[in-house]
Amino acid sequence: MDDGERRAGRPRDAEAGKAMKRAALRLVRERGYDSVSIGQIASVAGVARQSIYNRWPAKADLVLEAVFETGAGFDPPPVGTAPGPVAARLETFLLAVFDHVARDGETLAALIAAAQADAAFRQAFRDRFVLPREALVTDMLDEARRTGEIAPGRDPALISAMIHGAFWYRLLNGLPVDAQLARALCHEVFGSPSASRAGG
Amino acid sequence: MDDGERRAGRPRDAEAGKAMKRAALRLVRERGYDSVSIGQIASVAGVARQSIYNRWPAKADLVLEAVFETGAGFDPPPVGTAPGPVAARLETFLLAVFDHVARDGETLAALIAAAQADAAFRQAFRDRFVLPREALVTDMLDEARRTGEIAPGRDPALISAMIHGAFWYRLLNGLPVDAQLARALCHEVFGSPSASRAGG
Amino acid sequence: MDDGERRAGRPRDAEAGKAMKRAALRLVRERGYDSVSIGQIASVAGVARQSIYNRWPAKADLVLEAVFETGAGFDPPPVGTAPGPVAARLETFLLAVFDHVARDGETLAALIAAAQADAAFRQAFRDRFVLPREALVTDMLDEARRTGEIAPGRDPALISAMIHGAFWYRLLNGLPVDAQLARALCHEVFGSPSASRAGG
Amino acid sequence: MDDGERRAGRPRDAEAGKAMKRAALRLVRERGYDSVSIGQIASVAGVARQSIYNRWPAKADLVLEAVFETGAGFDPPPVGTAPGPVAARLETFLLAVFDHVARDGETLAALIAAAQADAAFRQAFRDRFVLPREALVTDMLDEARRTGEIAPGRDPALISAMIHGAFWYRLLNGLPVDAQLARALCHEVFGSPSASRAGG
DNA sequence: GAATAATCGAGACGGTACGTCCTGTCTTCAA
DNA sequence: TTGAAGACAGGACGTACCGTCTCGATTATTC
Repeated sequence: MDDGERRAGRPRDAEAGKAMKRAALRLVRERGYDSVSIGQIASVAGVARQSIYNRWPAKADLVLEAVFETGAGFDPPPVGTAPGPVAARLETFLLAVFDHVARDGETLAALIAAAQADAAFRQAFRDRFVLPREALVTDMLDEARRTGEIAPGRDPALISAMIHGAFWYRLLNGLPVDAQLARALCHEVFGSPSASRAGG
Repeated sequence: MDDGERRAGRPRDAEAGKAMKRAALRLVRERGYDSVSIGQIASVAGVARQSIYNRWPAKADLVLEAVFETGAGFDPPPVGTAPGPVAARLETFLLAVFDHVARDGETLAALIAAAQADAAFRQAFRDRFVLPREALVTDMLDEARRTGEIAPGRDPALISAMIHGAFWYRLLNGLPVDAQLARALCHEVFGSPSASRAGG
Repeated sequence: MDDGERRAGRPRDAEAGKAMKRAALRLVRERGYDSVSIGQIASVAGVARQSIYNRWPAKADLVLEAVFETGAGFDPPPVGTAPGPVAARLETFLLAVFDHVARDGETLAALIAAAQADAAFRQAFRDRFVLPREALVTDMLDEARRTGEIAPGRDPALISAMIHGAFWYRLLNGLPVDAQLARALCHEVFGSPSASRAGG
Repeated sequence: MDDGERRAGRPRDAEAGKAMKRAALRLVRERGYDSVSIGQIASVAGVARQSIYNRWPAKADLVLEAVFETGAGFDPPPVGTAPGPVAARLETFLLAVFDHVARDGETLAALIAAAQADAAFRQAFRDRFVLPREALVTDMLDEARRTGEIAPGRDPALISAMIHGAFWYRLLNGLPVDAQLARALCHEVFGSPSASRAGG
């Protein structure tokens, strides 16, 4: 939000900012996104309601930031271009992501829902959550295509959408998103003996 | 909703029921799901607010019914077990589904969002919309596995989730869901056109 | 407000209406007009805030009604055309009015103040409070002119404005409005030996 | 306000002080007293909000000063002890006062209203506006009593209250305060024109 | 010259009230 | 019993002010 640039006027109280995020995350986890109001968050954070409006345009933006900063570890894991087969690295990545979902899955679903009603937030959510993860997977698949792990005719962007799509689909339908799913997705994409796709 | 059983008292006005659905669909399309309130729908339908509560437990249920009855063609297309290669039939099915999305995509996204905040509606939505479509695709893929169009080691349920997932993922992210996507999905699942033709 | 005419829909809860007026009057007397909010009145009356907005457009209108209905006796006393000299009857009337002011004078001043910021309320206040009293005094002075108690060349409407004006002027300046003032006003208007104006 | 004593620190910007008063007067005339906030005045004056609080304890005090300094001519006209009959001088005075009201009548009414909600301001308003005018009229009437223009038994202070009262009463009720009223008041106080001429 | 001190623009802060909106329930009359 | 109408309790919304405060920067007096 405020990245170092010194602006005129009284600076924002960093402590209060943390308190708001902490309160938001706690309440959302305890009661569920929709049952929490901005007033409640303000009250729990010991802060004026207006102070929240000063920083975030909507509840969704606050919660998004809270989940990503305070709910440590939700940011995309630094898989990068580690050595080893892409299949294994993808599985590691998916396992890490799905692990967080065990804790904040419902909140995540609520944020996806909130994005449907608020174009500004949808953009923020895409930039912050969707695109980084999608790019990560697409990059891995690109590499896999170069190394021959997947056939050259396949479309990394589409496969990435299918992987994340399966994740969203199960999340939004209240179905488990777990290690089993992560392995199954990798198996489907890369094939198990990898020969099953030789004909493709 | 009204299950034939004759109860005492004044019978429900069938005309009013239709008016509510019509009003709901029109308003949701014009202003977006979240900007429409039950009171507005009642007002446009020329009906008392209570009359809506008499029939549906929540706005989402009314809109779901409105979209499926009044918004003609949203029900799963009767692809069934027509002859020919599964790949082609899946593509036909996806093309049909994606075509509706051109009109009511945002409403559909809003319904998915609404399902996140209301467990009862989530169930209704699953029964009415999600499961029928998923079963349809899963059945096709099962058949394809039997006929050898896809390898026996692959998981029809998972592939179905990936297909629908990609659809949801793009829909909820505001990306186009079109014929191009339908074809690409089929190609990804069944392999290159030449290969799928070879198997057909 | 609702004078007998049966309107559609659930009728207003008469008990709640009384509770609102009682609460309003009590709070205004205890804390002063400006320190009382609509929310506080609603809370004390055990009523939803919206229920107050359902009946009165603004705090001033509620308080006006509360002062006049619940604060018994503020309505113009039925002096009418009682027998006896007008001078005595005017004094009786002023004594009665000024007596109420001892209790609700500050509230009255606050209502006059509120009328300056709200044209709609100004009109209501005029119709309900100002004009009846002014007419009453003007009528008395008219009668006095006919009976020769005051000179025929004098202007009843102007004298009425001067009498009420002196009352308002002292009220709004925080000066006592008491029996002494009532007598002095009568003496000034009618003269004590009545001869002091013979030369006029 | 700034009493000559030189204090340490940066001195107040005189230009800013004027700008605040100018802005206050303009906004109050344009939008009405109650619709103008301190923030708006500060913004229009191109000044920090705090700078207003540095100089005046409340909006009313600022506006009072603005009306009296910038709104030229509102100060009591220097009638003094000019020669001639008091009746004529009183009329001249009232004509002058009522003339200003044509321009700032609503602002004046708003200030009277504001005084009802703020005891400190009520005092300031009395000292600055009410008492000087009242003393002026009372002095004139005292003189008239000495010269025999009015009967010795009449009460100058009460008559003064009635005159100003009639003025306030009409002002606060939205009725015209004009030359016609000035003449009528003098006529009522001093008797018929012929009589006052006879005494002159 | 350095220290001190008040001002200035700017804007965050705790707090309070506002008027609007919506939900789900209820209570009336009429069909 | 339904339907139209609308009141009711409850709660959230986003906005507007208030008066206070805290910044950095500026401009004076005092040491």
